[in-house]
Amino acid sequence: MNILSYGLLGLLTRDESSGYDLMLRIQPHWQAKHSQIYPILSRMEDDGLLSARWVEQTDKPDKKMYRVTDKGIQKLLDWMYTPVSTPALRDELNLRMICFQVTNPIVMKRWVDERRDWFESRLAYYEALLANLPEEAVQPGSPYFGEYIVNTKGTMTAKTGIEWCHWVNGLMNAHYQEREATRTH
Amino acid sequence: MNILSYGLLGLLTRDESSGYDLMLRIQPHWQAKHSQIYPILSRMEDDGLLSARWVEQTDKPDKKMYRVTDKGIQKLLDWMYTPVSTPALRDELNLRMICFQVTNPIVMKRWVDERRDWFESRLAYYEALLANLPEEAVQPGSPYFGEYIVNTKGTMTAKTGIEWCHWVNGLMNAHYQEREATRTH
DNA sequence: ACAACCATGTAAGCGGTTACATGATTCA
DNA sequence: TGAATCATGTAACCGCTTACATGGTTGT
Repeated sequence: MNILSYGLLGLLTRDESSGYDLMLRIQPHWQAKHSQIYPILSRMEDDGLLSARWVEQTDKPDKKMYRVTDKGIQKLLDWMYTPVSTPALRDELNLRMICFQVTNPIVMKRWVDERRDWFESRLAYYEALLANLPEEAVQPGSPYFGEYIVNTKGTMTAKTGIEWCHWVNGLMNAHYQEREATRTH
Repeated sequence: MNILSYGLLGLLTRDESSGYDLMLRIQPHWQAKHSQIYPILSRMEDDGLLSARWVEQTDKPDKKMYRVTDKGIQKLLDWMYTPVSTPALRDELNLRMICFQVTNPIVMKRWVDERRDWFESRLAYYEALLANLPEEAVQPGSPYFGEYIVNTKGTMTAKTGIEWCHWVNGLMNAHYQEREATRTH
């Protein structure tokens, strides 16, 4: 039972869902592909944590709908009282930055601009998720409160990222304009 | 050649270093264990990207010092012109949050407090790294400029994290104080 | 004595990505 | 006709973690 398994179990405490739908719903909080999710669901079914039924559809392909069992809920509750792990920092941009001196500042400018675009798309993504939440989500008693606070975390992180990109660009511009000025004198 | 390999190559363009030292230097930017780094260095040596020599020490165990070769520098330069990948978001706390409704708000309060402590230790860590950089690091022309901006990114991210934790605690407190007030009436 | 730090390695196993494989429906 | 979305699976491979393994020095 890895972390992703518990996340899927958690989503299934809300609604009966298909593997495909779970993949889409877990994406904003934990990046996972269908090839990882389907085997996990099968194994949890074998272990009696989930029950499943096939639902026939006419307009779309048939799907397998999963539901949590009591045993699954118990497993989830046990997890709640274990320590929460902290995320490992592993961003390629960091490594690019620490060895950018082997090349020129133009490539660095492009990395920062691309990253700013990415942060902006992330910001729009989390804002859209927040907009789609029911109004009651802002109340700590709501079942959507968790989504509300993690999506807000997403927007805050994205905003900080954008801010950082602007800051780096500002430093670069100031430096190279100054150099340009001294050269023309 | 994975991302970590290029990061090690980049660090080695500055100084000749041992595997142990590289492990310590890469940690702030890319979390990696010695068991992953040593085999990578061996393979890069076999591929002619690095050269190595053993240095005898009297007070400490002997160490193997690595240096980048011209072929290694070329490999690093090629990498500089490939697209930068974006980090995958995978934080256990997010998954805990989205299924916290199966349990009580007390456990959630503990997760947030623990995470705030972690962010605070991260902040102190990056501030210490910044303090140890030479003054010239703030100049985009300095070889330490990359370190300066990524460590600053670390402090900004940590500060945002702390802010978020306070915000969540504020929401929780307001809600449960209000509930307490209505109950005593 | 014991812990902490320095220093280097190997092996097993898990988590995640990429690619392979199939197939229906809808829309441009 | 071709691309996009829905839908489910398997197999190979890579990256990273955990554990195993060794051994010297320094400080409490």
